[in-house]
Amino acid sequence: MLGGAKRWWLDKSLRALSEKIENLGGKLFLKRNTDRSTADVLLDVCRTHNVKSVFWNRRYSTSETDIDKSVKSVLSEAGHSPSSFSGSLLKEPWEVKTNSGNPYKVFTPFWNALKPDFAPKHPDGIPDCSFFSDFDCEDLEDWALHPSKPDWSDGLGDAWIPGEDGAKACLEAFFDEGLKGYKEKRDRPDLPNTSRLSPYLSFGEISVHEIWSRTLQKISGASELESDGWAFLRELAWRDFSYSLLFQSKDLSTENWNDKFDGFPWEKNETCLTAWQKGQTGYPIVDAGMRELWTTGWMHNRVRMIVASFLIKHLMIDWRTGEEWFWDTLVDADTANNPASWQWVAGSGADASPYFRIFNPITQGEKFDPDGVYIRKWVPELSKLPRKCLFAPWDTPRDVQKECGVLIGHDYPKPIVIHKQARQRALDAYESLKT
DNA sequence: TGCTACTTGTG
DNA sequence: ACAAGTAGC
Repeated sequence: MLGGAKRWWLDKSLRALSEKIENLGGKLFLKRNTDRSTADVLLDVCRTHNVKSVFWNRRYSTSETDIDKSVKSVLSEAGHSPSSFSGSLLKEPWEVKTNSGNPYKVFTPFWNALKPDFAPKHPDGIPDCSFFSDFDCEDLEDWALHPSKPDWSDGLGDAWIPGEDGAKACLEAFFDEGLKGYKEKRDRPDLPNTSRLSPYLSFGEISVHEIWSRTLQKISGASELESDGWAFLRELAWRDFSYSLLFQSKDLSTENWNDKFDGFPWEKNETCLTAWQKGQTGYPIVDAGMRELWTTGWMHNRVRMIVASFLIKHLMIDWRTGEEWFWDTLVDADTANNPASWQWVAGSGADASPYFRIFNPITQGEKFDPDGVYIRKWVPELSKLPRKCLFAPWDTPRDVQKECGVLIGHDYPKPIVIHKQARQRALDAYESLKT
């Protein structure tokens, strides 16, 4: 089930696709499976419309591969020639293997194995075939994908142009203003050096193969871009790595990859969870990120690591709770990347960050938003504070708070936990796992 | 793709 | 003091 932000995106995406198909003389066929199995619904469609062959792109979670297997057997038996293809990854998960034939469990060797002989596929363009439009189907309006009362999607609409054209424009914008310096600056949420392609990738509106080959084109003959370009492609490969983990896992979004974490003493604290979700923790870099997410459906990667670390370690709330919130609010929520990355931060994942690596939300802000531009943008009540007060505003002298028109504890919350204490509590809990 | 406490060396 | 290095979480 898609989250709210992705439902909004899907609505715009289908409208864009529909328009493209109409320009070719066709019509987009829309059908949902509300109370029957995917295989049954597809079989009905095939019979009604006299369909000869069915093609689709593979998916990789257990629940999805179960559906796809059943579709394949049902359609095949009924003579509708089903076939599935690789349409979203650089390589299929079973194609990248260690010398002993097992899937990689560590990213760097995975990358070293994938990179050398990878040749991106090139699109063939629009197929030469006829389109049909003389059929009835469901109406997109009836799907009610766009949020109503209240409509919270204004910020999403300002931030994004869903669809293939938006994806291409996004890639070109990244080449123009983000690729140069990517390696150094991709950790800076105040700078335009990340690609922001993730929602387009998650909806299949641009192909990783196209991104790969366009990036290679960009850096060929431009040696000053070479290390930036390869750093970017390496990040793309994290997506394949996450899918490789998803493919091996029974359910990556509910089960700890490392079952040693099954006994972890997670806290239940609705007050703290709500403060985190609303961007009211009292730690500016955390709140800036959570508000960017709520407003735009997206958050800078470095800040995702900071807010995830804060939820898991400072608040000791189960990573699955954070995964669910991201699933509902991110326009790029991805079946593989989202749970794999949450488990990476929690320390329960493959090749994960050790649990005891606890981000200090004060120094992370100072390091990656050094001028406070990102904090001032998303936490405007703090915008008049001097730079040195932006990362730990509770230490601002009372008279400075008054001058700047912000009273900590009134206009902006005091921190909901004390960093030093919360850090120690998390380390103690981690220690309890070992015994 | 950490942080902290503690050390040693310098002034 | 304070930088620089490092062990252990």
